Amino acid sequence: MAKFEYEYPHPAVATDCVVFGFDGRELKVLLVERGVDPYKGMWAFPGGFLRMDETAEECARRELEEETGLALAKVRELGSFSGVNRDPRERVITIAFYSLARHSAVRGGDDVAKARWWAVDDIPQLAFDHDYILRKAMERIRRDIHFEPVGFDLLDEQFTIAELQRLYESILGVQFDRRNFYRKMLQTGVLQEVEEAGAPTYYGRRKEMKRMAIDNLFGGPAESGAMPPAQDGNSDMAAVGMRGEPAGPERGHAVGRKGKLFRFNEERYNRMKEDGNFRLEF
Amino acid sequence: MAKFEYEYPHPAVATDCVVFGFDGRELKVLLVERGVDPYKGMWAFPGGFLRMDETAEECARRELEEETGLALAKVRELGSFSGVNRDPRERVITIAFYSLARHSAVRGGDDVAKARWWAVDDIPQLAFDHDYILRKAMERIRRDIHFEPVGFDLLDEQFTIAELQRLYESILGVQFDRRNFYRKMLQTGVLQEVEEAGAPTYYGRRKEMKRMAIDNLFGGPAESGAMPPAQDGNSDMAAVGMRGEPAGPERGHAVGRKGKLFRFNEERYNRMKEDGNFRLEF
DNA sequence: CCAAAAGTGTTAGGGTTACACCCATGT
DNA sequence: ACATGGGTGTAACCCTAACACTTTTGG
Repeated sequence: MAKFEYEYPHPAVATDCVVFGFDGRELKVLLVERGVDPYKGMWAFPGGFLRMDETAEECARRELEEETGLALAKVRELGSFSGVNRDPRERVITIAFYSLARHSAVRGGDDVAKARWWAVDDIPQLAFDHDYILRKAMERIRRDIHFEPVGFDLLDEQFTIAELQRLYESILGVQFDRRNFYRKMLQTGVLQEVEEAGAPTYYGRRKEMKRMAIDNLFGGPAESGAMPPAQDGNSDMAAVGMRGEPAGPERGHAVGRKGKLFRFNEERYNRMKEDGNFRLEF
Repeated sequence: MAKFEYEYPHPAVATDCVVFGFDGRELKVLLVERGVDPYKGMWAFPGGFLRMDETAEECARRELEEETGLALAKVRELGSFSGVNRDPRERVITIAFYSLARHSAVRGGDDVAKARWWAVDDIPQLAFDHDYILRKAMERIRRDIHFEPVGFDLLDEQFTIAELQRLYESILGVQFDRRNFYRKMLQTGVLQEVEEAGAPTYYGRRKEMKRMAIDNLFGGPAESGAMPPAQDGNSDMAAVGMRGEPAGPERGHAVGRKGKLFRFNEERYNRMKEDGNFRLEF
């Protein structure tokens, strides 16, 4: 061994990815159980060492897919963590990213035994300095959600305003007036009501989506996370699989009036972002 | 050579520091001219390679002081830059920081011939990918100035609202109504009017400060940047040295009524930040 | 005294908040 | 029918934008 030589000492460089998810009730984070030392048996963020032919972001994406099967469109840089003794093996600095996922389709990987979602309020003991990284990631998503359409990446492609409100409330830890939230969200101009001509009621469509999602999750081939990044929006449907009870009533929606379905209008958001400034004051 | 060996390839890790300054008219950035290859003779941000016993932030601070003599209290992480070919020597990833300085007291350093301020609107050709890093830093300061008391670090310890307004206008590239800006800033509650009992008029005090500043800049001993991070606020007075004309009229203030002097109340800001939320909507 | 800049008032309008009220749906 | 949740209306309130006016300072 010892094949790579340098005139001056070099730290190792790794990336870690904090992936948030939402099951309709509370914010979750994706962790993998470490299968090797150090910290074997403890939980950690998916991540790994930087290769010499990839950028940090590419590394984060690659490791995430290798360890969890998730292929995410967007990852955002959270920051670097360079404590001198954060890894017992050697000096390792990590560049952390965070991302938002609609669904989970995880599979085993190289040096992890398994991956699963954990509620952010009930996190197990984490390896390395990952508890600190998680705190930073939480602070970051709480800040970003005010100015960027972060929330929409966590919901199905189609969603009701009430679902969106539950998401905001669980991320920010506050309660909003249902009616004011409704209007305010619509006034942002980035939501588009779903109403295809000749289609069945949106409730009916929702059932349809649900079936597709379950088919995808349990009947799909083994190429799991290798699917291309959302081409037409329908590939996101597997997201439903992450919801509360897989066998429960549609959307956990047993009683009351059904909410209109909306989708995030990305084009309009981009235009608004360029023109003036997009704000989501809450 | 080749004394350090690893089983897997390691990139080199460096830090760079984008230091902004303000001369009362326009936003400036501190650059050093490279004295060695690669990019010898071109301008770059102060920075250098990470040592094995320091964090990235410590490295950024150390390199900044070595190359420019500046010892800054706060540096904020801007992000990492990990393009595969951004350095012709070997694979180098850099962690960039940005900071805000009241004054300059630069001296020559190891591998730089000189350091000086450049107006952000008139930047020379930069080494490496530093033009890209600068764009990111500009975006960042424009965003941060809305929510964090970024601006105050760029002004003298005591300043008028008009000076503060000029700063905001040159960073954001917009114009504010003088009167509304005045009230809005005061309403934030983080400004404290300067009024020491028995002191001469603030105009008189200002002259006094000016003299101290010039003494500091040109008569000071050689320990330059090694001064401890602002103990009592008065050590910041050298900031005046960065203003437009060293021999001009006081604060370039030839006519009109003198503005009240304020200082940033950091304690109150920290309380407000913890309690609720601090906003600077502009 | 005059010009220029600082500080104070005032008003119209937009946005937010806190509700009341009606509509749709499943039991 | 009734309970539950979704969608719309409205009035008080706060904040902001725009601009008139007074005060201070140097020439």
